This record gives sequence, structure tokens and C-alpha cells, in this order.
Amino acid sequence: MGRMSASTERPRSGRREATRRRLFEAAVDLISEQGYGATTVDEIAERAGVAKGTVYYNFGGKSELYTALMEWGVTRLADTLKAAVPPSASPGEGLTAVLRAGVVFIGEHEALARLLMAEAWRTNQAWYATVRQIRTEAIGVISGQLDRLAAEGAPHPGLDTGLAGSALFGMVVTVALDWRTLQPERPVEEIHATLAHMTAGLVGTPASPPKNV
Amino acid sequence: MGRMSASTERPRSGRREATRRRLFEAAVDLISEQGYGATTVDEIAERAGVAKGTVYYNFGGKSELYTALMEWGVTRLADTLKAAVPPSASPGEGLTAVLRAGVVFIGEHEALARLLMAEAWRTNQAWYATVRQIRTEAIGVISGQLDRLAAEGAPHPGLDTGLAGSALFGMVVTVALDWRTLQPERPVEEIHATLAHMTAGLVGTPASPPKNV
DNA sequence: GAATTTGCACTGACTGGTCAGTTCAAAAAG
DNA sequence: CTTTTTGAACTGACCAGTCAGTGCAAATTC
Repeated sequence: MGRMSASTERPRSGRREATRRRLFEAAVDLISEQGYGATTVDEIAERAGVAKGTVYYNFGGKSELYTALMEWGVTRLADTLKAAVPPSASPGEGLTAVLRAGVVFIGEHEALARLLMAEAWRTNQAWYATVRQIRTEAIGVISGQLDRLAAEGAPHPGLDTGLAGSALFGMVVTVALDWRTLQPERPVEEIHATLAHMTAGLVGTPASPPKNV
Repeated sequence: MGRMSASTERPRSGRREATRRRLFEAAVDLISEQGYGATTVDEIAERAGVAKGTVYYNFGGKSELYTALMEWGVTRLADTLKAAVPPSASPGEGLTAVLRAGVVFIGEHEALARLLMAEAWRTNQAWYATVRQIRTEAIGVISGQLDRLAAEGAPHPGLDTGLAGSALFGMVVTVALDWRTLQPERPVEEIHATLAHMTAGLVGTPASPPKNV
């Protein structure tokens, strides 16, 4: 009658969790560089400092590792974006905050961002549904701010906020990756300033008075 | 020693050219769906209606075929964008025209666009330099219009047009692929209208807020 | 509290299939 | 005659996935 280790609880030692994370990190680096097909399980295991069998023990197979990796990564992104909007923020401030958070996140998780852009479009892969769903979640955070803007009677009431959200998402990721790739020494602020310039028309900045339509 | 003809191209027999194009088209479809690593040379040859040996006769190997394919594809995109701007167009019109051309191109060459997005960020591959260079060319067409806008004293004179060009590029590709993937039945005009909405602030449209179609 | 059991987490040599690339004789096209 | 394509057989490297075995800490028993 010792401790009843209920089936629901597993705070065991955290070892497994740590192993998984090391595998994720190794896989993100390698796959973002080489692509999924060109990256071998042996490589991933070696980089993670783990035996090959461990991959199969933890995930069941290469593609399952990859699916889990995507889920892990995109969830982190979505959570970061969600957390970036203070509840008190105005719609315009909220949008700006989300975009900035996106740029910062990508600056810090470059490999993951490359992966997201590269593999998100492979419609017939096993992981496609997962990636798509969580990606939509991330975009939803952006679209949410756009909805609030629209509700307040922003410059463009007829805007398709879903599509516009995905547009801004693509814009942020592309700009951020170009930044990391071509001019990594530039400060984040400059990147974000450019994005702010470009979305000024949407927000209807007081600086450049919106000409009402 | 075989003689090297001075010209880089050898259009002598149209047959070879036709074979190459069929191989390109087959390869684009298959690789965009499955990825490079998962697509076999046998598959490509079969889809193209050609013998396996023909691939090796024409390209020398799988990776060379792929590099040539990339070059072929990205060049077509860049050329299309360049051709989309009428010499007489105002900067604002020019920008709108380029964005529309991008959306249309992607609508018509979906597989190619997927492939381009997937491989554009794989910095250490053999074909990276090629893709990057021509991608820059494509973005340059957009940035060129932005430069003209800036010269005319558009709303945001301090804008980094290079970065902004890549932002718009990413926006167009992302929106267009989302469109093809999630709501392919929507007419192009709606997609383009959303983009026009979003760039209205850049162009500083005094008289042409795009009407809903 | 020592001895034993349980089972989780991990290991790494091994296997069986897959596929890029080779080769070449011969047919078709030009 | 030359260029291009065919088709099929062959090889050898490579790699996803397997599985019998190790180590270890907590739980259980005596």
C-alpha cells in the first residue's frame, strides 16, 4: 500500500521528456538543413546523443517523430503568439504585438521556422493534417486581431480577415527568414519597423491619417 | 574532342527539348507531393512516359535533373513577373499588376510554387544558390515598383524597399497557396482583392480603394 | 533493511528491402 | 550516319525498422 502511482500520473523522473526534447532539437536542425527524406534516423539519434532504438521506443518511427516534432514546434509558436497580446491592448496594438512576437520567435527558432515554411505545403503526407491544423491556430491569433479591428470600424470593413491573417503570417515568416539568412546582423527593431510600416494602412495609424473609404 | 558549340543552348532538335520538359513536369508534380527524397527516378520516368535511361542520358542523374528543374521553374516565375508590368504603368498600377501576376502564376503552377517554397530555405543544398539568385530577381521586380513609389513620395519614404519586397513576395505566395489548398473554388479576383486591400496603405490610394467584386 | 521483483528507458548489431546509378545492345528518329 | 531513346538486367550502398539484451530505480517481499 505504498504510494498509489495512478495511471494518470507520470512525473517519474522527466528522463523521457528530456530525451524527447533532445530528439526534437536534433531533428529540427538536421531536417531544416537537409530535408526530411535526406535525414536519416541514425543521424538524428547520433546528434541527440542517443541510440537509434530510442527513437523507435519513444515515437514508433521516423514519420511519427516528425509529426510530433511539428506539433511541438507549431504549438510553441501559437502559444507564443497568443501570449504576446496583452488583454488590455487595443486591436491595433494587439496586431503590432503579434507581428513583433512572430519576428522575435523566428529569430530565436530559425530552424523551426524554415521547417514550417518548407514542409507545410506537402499536402499528401501523414503529418499534413496536424501541421495544417496548428498552423491555422497560429494564423487565427493574427486574424483575431484583424477581426477586432474590423469590429471597431477599421479602414477596411469588407476585409476577409482569415485570408488577410494568412497573408500577414506569410509576410512575417518570409521577412524574418530573409533577415536571418541575408542580414542577420540587423537589429530586430528595423525588421519590425518595416512590418509596421506595411501594416500601417490596415491599422489606420494616427501618424498618417486614414483617408476614409 | 567533341566540339563545344559557342552558344549555351542547343535548340537543334525539338525532340530533346520536349523530352526534357515532360521530365520537368513529371518531376514537379511528384516531388511537390512527395518530396525529393521520396520520389524515385523510376516514378518520374514512368510519369513522363520515358525510359529510365533517358533521364540519365539527358541530365546525368537525379540531382542534376532537380537542379535543372529548379532553374527552369524559378526562371519562368521571374520572367512572368517581369512581363506583368507594362512600361507605361504608374508605380501603383505596376505593383498591383505584379501581385496579381504572382497570384495567377501560382494558381496555374501550384506544384511548382509548393516546390519553390519548400526548397527556397534549404540553405546548404547544391541548388540553393540558383534558387536564391532567381528568387531575388523575382523579388527585385516587386521592390522595383516600391522604389518607384518611394521616388514619387509615397506615404512611407523611409521604407526599406528590399525588405518590403520580400514581405510582399511572401504574402503573395502564402495567400495564393492557402487559396489553392483550402478554397480552390474561390475566384482569383477575391484573392487579389484581399491583397489589394492590404497594400492600399502602401500605394496611398487616394482614388482607387478596390471595390469588392 | 536486505533480497527480490517489476517494468521503464534505452541500447546497438543486425536484416531485408529499396533505389540510384550503370551498362549496353538495339531500335527509332532525324 | 548521328543523335536520341529504349528497356531490362544488375549491383552495391544505404537505411528504416527490429529485437534480444542491459541498466537502474522504485516497489514489493521476507
